[in-house]
Amino acid sequence: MKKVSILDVVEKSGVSLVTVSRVLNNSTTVREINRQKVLQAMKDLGYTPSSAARSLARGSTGLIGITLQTLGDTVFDGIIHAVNESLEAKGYFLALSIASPAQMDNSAVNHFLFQEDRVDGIILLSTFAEKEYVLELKRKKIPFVIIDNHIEDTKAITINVDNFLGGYEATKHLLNLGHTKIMHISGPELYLSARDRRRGYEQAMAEADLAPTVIMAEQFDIRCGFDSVKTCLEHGLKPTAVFAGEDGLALGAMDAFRDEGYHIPRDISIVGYDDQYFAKAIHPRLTTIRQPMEKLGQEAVRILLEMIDGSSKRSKSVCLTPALIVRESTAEWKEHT
Amino acid sequence: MKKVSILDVVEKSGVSLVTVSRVLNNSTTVREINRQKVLQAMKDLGYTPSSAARSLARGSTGLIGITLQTLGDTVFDGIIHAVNESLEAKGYFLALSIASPAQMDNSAVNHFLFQEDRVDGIILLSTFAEKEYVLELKRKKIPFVIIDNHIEDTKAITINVDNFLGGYEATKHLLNLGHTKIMHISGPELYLSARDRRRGYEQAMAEADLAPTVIMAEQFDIRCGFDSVKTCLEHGLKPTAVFAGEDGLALGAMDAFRDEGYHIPRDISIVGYDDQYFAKAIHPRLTTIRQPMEKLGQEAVRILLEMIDGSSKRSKSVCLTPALIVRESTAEWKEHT
DNA sequence: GTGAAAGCGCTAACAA
DNA sequence: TTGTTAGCGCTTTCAC
Repeated sequence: MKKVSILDVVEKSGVSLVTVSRVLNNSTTVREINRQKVLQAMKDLGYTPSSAARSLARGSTGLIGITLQTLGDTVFDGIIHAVNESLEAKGYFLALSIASPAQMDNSAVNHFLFQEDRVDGIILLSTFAEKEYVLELKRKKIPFVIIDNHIEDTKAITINVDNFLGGYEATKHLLNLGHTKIMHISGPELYLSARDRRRGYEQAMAEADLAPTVIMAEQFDIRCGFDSVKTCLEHGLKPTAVFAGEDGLALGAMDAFRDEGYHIPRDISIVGYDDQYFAKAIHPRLTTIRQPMEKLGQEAVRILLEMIDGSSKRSKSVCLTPALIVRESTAEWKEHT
Repeated sequence: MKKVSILDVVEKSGVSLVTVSRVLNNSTTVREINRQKVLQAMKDLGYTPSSAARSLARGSTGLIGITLQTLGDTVFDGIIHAVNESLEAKGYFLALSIASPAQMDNSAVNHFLFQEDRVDGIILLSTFAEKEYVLELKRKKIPFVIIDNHIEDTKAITINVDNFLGGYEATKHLLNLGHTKIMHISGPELYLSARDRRRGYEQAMAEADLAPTVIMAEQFDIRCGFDSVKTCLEHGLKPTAVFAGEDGLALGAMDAFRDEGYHIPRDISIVGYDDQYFAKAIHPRLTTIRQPMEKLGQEAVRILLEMIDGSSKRSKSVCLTPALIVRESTAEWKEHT
């Protein structure tokens, strides 16, 4: 009933400890007969190597950590799955770690991934404790990259999507449909992505010689989208199109307009952002900006592993391109009564 | 630039290795002066203990693993946060691991949490590879519990919510409002929870001497909810109320009814399940069944830790009670033209 | 191809 | 209170 160790395998198989270790590590310098003997012994004994011992002996864990706060986001979900698969292909495992809101304060210190040498590298996914994390990770000399950073010029490697371009394209799409009264619902200032998307909107409007109208939502969520539209209508604003900084906001906005008797997209066009899972499930289907989640994850892994094995001395940050997905919530603007 | 180890601390602080170790483990048998000396030396050196060495030496990792497939679910999100907090309070860390759809097949074998002795215990969160996992975990003698199991009588400790009761209560609520033509949209057979919710519905209907009408959705999602209602209406079914087995289904159903000119809740009442984050954000706000996510997480941790430290020989499965949340999507039934 | 020996960094008896 | 002495289970030179 006690834990079976490599020594038991040695005994059972009749070869030396070193040979067993070699089999474990797929070394080619083991005679086939011996390999079989060892494999058989392992099987019989139900042997599994001790990861602690291996990590200790070779100085690395084969684990990559990723930190996140929310689980309820299609984009993060997609990124994480991509990371997981890329990592697997490289022989690494992924350990996620959620930062509770409560941890927000002393987060960096309490984080198990950072605590000790539990992982070989870390991916920071859109964290707000970015500054502390970066400091702590640099101090501990743990290789890391950041996906979706929020600090303007972090001194770290980042993997991002061009949110400025996304905002620009979204607005441009509306402009091309003949809209001129285009309102933007922007997410919290805290998000660099929100700020960039807004800049993109403003740029597109400026280029069209149109005055921007932006409403600041307190959160990236449905309720805020709803409230934003309601207050805007109360104030007499009559946009013919809305570019929402996130799909949740867009969904809330749609709800609100419908509540006021608007038909989408006849009376109002709506563009969201992120292509959340519900975007193509609701009615009308939401036109939105999609982030290349797979690519984001893959790039993060590629760069991080480069940093770990030191193959590339000077890794560079990456900025990817988003894509406009046109669905049914936007239409050409036709004046009507 | 080389890794600083406990030996460096020993040298710098002037005390013995064991004393340093004692400080590390908060042993009370260390003179305050020495403790300070050690602490100072650690700080100066920027020392952090090696988790691999610690795990190896004491035979446990202080890590608990949890497996999941989706990140986009409010209930799972809530459970995981609760688990994380409970664990933290007990000095454990939580490592999440997602099973890619691709892993579905040979999942148990490829799972890093199971692979070696990486964790002290595992929580299986609503997995479909339940059978394989259970087998593998038992073979490896890794303590584990299952939250939201899908196999009728798993030979394992489970923490669940009474889905039968939830379905019953949801239906009862509609019945109490005077509805008699109550349709149920059920989730995939694969889910034990879906089957139980349906049984609850059927029971309630039977008690009211009403014939049940159930539509099977292929997925717990918005699109399926939409399609279910559309086909049901095409077939001439005219329910006055719908109990959807999940909020996504409910949302899709609402969309479809609205699309057909129904007003909610005047013409049709809708009850969902799970109290997803959007349930109280959409319009009208969705009446639904809420699962005690915090309690689920806490209980899972409590039982798992009991199993690990062996304090309780015979842990028992737990079944918790869901709660009906009445909001605006349901109303008393009044005949009208 | 194979094996003996020397760690990896820490904890846990056991004495002192 | 503190230190000595063994390991924990595996990988990795370096000879054979």
